Amino acid sequence: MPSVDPRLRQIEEKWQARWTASELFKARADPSRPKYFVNVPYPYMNGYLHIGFGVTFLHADIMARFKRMRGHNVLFPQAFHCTGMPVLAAANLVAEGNPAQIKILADMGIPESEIPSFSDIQKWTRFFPDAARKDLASYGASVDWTRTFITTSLNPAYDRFVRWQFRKLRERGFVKTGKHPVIWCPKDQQPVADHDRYEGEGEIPVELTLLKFPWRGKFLVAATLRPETVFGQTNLWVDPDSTYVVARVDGEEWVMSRSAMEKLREQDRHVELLEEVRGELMVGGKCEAPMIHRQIPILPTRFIDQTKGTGIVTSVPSDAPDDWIALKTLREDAEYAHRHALNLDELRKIEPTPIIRMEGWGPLPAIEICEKLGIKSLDEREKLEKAKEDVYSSGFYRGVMLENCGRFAGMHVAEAKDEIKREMIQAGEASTLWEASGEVICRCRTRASVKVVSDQWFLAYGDPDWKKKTGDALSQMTLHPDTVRKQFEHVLGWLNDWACTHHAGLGTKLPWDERWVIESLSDSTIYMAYYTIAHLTANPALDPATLTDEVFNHVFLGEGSSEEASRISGRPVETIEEMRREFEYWYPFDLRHSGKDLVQNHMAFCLFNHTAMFPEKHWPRGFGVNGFVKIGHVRMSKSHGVALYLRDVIREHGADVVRLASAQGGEGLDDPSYDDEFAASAGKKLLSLIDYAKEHHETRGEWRELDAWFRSVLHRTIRLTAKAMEGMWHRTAIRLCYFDLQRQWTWYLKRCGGVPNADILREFLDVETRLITPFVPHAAEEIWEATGHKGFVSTAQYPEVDVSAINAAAEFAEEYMHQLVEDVREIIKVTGITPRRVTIFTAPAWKRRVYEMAVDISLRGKAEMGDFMREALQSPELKAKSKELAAFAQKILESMRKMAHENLELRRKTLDETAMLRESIKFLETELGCAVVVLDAEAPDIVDPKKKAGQSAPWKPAIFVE
RNA sequence: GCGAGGGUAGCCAAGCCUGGCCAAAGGCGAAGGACUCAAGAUCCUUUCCCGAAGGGGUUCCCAGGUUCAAAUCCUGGCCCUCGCACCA
Repeated sequence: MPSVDPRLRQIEEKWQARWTASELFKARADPSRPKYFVNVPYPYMNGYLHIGFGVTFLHADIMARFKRMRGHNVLFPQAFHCTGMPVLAAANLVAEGNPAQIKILADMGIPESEIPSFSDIQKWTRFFPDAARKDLASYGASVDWTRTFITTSLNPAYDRFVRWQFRKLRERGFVKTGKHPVIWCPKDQQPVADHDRYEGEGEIPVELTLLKFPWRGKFLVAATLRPETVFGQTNLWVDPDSTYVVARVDGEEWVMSRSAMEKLREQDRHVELLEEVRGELMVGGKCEAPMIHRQIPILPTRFIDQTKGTGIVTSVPSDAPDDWIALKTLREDAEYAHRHALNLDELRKIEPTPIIRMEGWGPLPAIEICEKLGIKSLDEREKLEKAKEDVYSSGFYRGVMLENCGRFAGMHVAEAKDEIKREMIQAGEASTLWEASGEVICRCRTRASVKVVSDQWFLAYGDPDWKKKTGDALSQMTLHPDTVRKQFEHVLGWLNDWACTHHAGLGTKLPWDERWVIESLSDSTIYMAYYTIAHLTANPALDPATLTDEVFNHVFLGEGSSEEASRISGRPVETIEEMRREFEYWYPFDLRHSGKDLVQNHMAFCLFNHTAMFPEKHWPRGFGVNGFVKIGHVRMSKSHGVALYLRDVIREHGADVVRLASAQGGEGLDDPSYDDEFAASAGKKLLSLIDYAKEHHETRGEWRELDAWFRSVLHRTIRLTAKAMEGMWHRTAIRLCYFDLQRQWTWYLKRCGGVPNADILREFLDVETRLITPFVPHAAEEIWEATGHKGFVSTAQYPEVDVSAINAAAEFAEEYMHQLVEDVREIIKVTGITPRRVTIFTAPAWKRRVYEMAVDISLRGKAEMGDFMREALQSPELKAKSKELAAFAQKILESMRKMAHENLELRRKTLDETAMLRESIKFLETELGCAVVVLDAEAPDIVDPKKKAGQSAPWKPAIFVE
């Protein structure tokens, strides 16, 4: 891996040191200046910063730098996030000596001897924020570090802020309590979080439907994930060799497995064991199936797993591979049937009923998939699992209920599923049972189940009034890019109550019930407000305990007086007033920028909670979103092993280059790609710009048309770049002010024989430096200093557009010159001639006359050949040329038909083509490497053996190469 | 399936809203040349096909349609990416 050019590194370190020394980015309220407050979600501190965060952060930094140059007092703070499970889990893993976790740390370059210290949570919360801060500083971040902080109760001031916020939310009715299923260890009597599991990471509670089959005054209870398949029930399965229980559940007598009864106990049901019953006893009987109300036989099978569901299964052989194979086995096993006193003829009458139609499948998908996979026996568990998975997911997403499904016929399965379940529950034919989506074993080696806790706290995002208010807030916001608006609107509608407390993890305890810890996303919704006062809360001379609710109420909500808040809290009145001033000045934030993955949770929560906590004038003004970073063409992810640490890429290429490559990778909602090859080549280009600015150049004082052209380009570039910057179209801006402008400069130099006008050179360097500052601030500072400026370009004024410099005619003329060179080259290429001389024939006076007339007539409206000729023939001069006139006019009018109005206008301007060519002969000769002659096509004595001169037209001269 | 965003030359990507000098910007890669003892760097040129004259042909996921004119507008397909939660 090539390392960054030492000169670039040196430049970066030099300017970073100077920025720090001069506290350039420290921001304090200053009512005499307009403010701009920008921030990004704090990154999570379980490792070094990734390039993905780097990209998101960069867009905010670019905006901060741009606004600073536009005269704003800019606040760009940055804190670090430690709340939640990951840090805790990682520290625990280190303590246990977990090899994978130790490898992760070792791969980060942390010395082996230091790794054991990471078993302490506080090591993480100090080490990584420190590292992140250094990484960002070396990235050229224009952050006010006086306001940095970490989250969780490890930061008592922030902790008090979160507590205040939750008390307020509760007081205002935005927090509510309710039932919630959690994976639960019956031995430990507590929830089993992912990292506390011996087995079953990622498994979640799922709700099964319990179907109730009336049988001898009791109910046989079967569990299913597919209530919509009740229309295809043919029989019921029980395990004859198992013992079931009869229990009174909420007043009814249910027959089920013992484990099912125990699960129900944890789930807020009233359960009482009555007696045991052998499965064998049920076999051979009949019971009434729910929904379809038909008598179906109770049959024996051995495929039932007593730990899952209820130990009783309803049979839908059309759509459940297990059921089909079980049925088939039973029909073929006369001995088994006989043993259970079953009538084989009766069994053979049982036929699967098609109930769901799905594209790509026949009417009986279970049978189809079993045949396809060659499943013959219930012992082929793996194949059966796959078969089930296939049928289930196809059915769920693409299935439609058939005509025999009553009022659900024609409904999509995804929709029918819930409706059917609801209807059966209402009719008393069904109930529900929570179960883990897969087996979960607690660390204590106990099998976990699902418990429904009844005191779970929620943020009431499902509340219609709150949604409405949040929608209003959204409609007033600026979004970058605006295309995310639809997504936001959709998310606001879809969000439901959010479980905002946990039993484990780092964070702030729920103020009114300290058994709970506030969940990580929930405590991070309005902390942008905290940034405005963070530097004041961090004062070590003041006890954080003086940050009472009265203080926050006054500072953030303007309630009460500062004196009163001071008296109650014991916090000096001046600091309270200063906090209030900072908040009032900076809030709301103008832009919060993040990756698009946060739209549907964090960004939406942020908006919700702002409307709950603050008056309308303090609601967020703008959100920005970018895509997921790809490394080359591969999406970055830890599991794929393609993840880059910000520090590493900076070390490799240098901060400015990484910034350029990151901002250049993509804009809008596209996933930006970080292109290493681009980064590798970008440093050279940047250095050569610095060198160019530092060198002395031969200049001239004389003013040429060409200089007007370049000024036009320069000022148009300023205008377009500034517009792109405002809309956060950063890649577009880089293209305009960096790549395009420098290319134009190269052309300009070629055109004036390498000797630029002195004023133009100065203006170019001056404007270019300021335009690129937000992207490559270190290089820009270096150039700024080298070109004799005092102070920092980081705080210089953004270039202003001189509208009078923008000159479309000059740019048209230059384009013409460019086109001419291209044309000659094309001819040389096609003919293979090595040119000794190029003759350029300009159009004769009469053609120019025709051309002008054609422009006029085209500008007026549809240019008809007839009208044109009538007009042209009135001129005696043209009448004399009538033969050539018609052909020429035809061609000209044709070409003009496709031109936009402004293009036509330009052609009407009286630019002197011949004079331009004559002035440019030297340039053309260097460019083409041979002699160049410019002649009037109808001048006497021309040398034109190939009869090319006749092709000449205005702005399209004839060319003869020899 | 639902919601959102996409499909443009070897790759990345602009253009699409507001149809017309669009064979379609720019970057990367590649090829040739200049410079150099040489390499690197830099600069120049080329990079859909055909062409000994600036031209012609076929293109912007596919199939239709609207229009004098479609990468751009409309209809219908196909394909890709992300999200679908109580987790950062």
